[in-house]
Amino acid sequence: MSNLNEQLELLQRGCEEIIPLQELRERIAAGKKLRVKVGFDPTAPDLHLGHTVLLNKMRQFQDLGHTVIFLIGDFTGMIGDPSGKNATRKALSAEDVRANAETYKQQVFKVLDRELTEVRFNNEWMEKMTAADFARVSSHYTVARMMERNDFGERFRNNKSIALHEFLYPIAQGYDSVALEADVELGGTDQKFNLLVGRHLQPVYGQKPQVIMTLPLLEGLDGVQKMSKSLDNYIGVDEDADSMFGKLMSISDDLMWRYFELLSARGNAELDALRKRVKDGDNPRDIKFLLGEEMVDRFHGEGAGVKARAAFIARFAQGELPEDIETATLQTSGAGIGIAAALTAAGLTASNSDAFRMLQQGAVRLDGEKITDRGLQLVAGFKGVVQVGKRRVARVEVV
RNA sequence: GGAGGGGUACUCAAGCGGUCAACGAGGGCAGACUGUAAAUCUGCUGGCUAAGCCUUCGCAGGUUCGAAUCCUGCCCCCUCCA
Repeated sequence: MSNLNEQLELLQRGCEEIIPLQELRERIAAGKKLRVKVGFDPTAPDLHLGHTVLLNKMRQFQDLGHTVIFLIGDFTGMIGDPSGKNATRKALSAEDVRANAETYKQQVFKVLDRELTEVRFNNEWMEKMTAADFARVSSHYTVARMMERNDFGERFRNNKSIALHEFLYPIAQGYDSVALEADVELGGTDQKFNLLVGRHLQPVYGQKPQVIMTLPLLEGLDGVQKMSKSLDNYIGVDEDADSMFGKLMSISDDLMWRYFELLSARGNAELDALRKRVKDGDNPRDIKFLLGEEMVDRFHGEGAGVKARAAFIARFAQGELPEDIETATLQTSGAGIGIAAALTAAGLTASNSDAFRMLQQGAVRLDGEKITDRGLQLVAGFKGVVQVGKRRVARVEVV
């Protein structure tokens, strides 16, 4: 294993804050196998690259021989995350949580080492707590400290409602650290407060306070807002190789470095070398290829990255059609089917009106030929490849 | 409990009796340029059996030749006072 400083350097990379760094150093220096806790909400089992920033950091701990606890917050999930003010969460059934947990495992172990991961549910200890127990835990935290939390304070000042149960969420999360005897807890920067609660509660129970490490929220494809499903600027870990590669290629050159830093397993020295290459005139696109390949390899297996790159070059640099195009078979009863109706039926446009717009804008190609005639009829027996824009393609057959 | 403000298309936000399928901005899509980049420029952005027609401005009624705009009732959100 590498020396202390190298280990720390690796763990520090990409981190927003480590509180306190000195304690992390001491614990690692002591040679202890650390218990690293990370909590996940059971409601969103579809992971995207943004989530993997955290997973990568967990993996680094594992590579250094530490134990990672993948905590599924089935209990806290029922309380509802305070940050989602109006979004009243519906309570998940036990089966839902089970199913979500399975999905998690499938996706998570593409990054984490199964052997070194302890999967836990916080209901395990939370459901045994009585109201009195919980009241006792709560007594160790004050309202004033709760109000220190940004969103609570702000909402209070702005006369927005704060339901009492929302205060329970950080307490419960903090207590998880006690129950698990965590040495370190990782989370996004938005979790800082909750992580600190754990650090505060542990000494009350005679434990050493956990070190907390916060990681930035990864920007989405737009480079501005955080990656999230609802903003549709994400890359899912389950996405097929070609679209994963394609989306990575579409990010801006600036954003590429951010992705390298937070997602790549490449060492700091290697990243510096890549930066230098671009500075010395290499096409940034070629460096971006490396990022795309690495990610596709990670989630689709060794070798998938090279294939995805080849497919990408063939399709976009050389204008070839992708390998597997969906075939849409359209029925016609009479003379044929109008081009607009055909586009819509094939799922290439949202409606006939949309199709007419696309035709008008010169976005439609039939076997590579641009067409603009909105009156065009596809007669029975027609077969051809129809494209709308650069990304939408289908093979159409009229019968 | 009292007083006031507001609900308009994916989002924000104009409109306050006809010229409104509804200004503008953002987002999205498409075209040009490229490295499917980014930035920039241009166009489009309710539906349809498409020079016409139909449905849409919280919900339900009403007034009117004509309503997103006026009236009535209902629902929801917000602010201030108690």
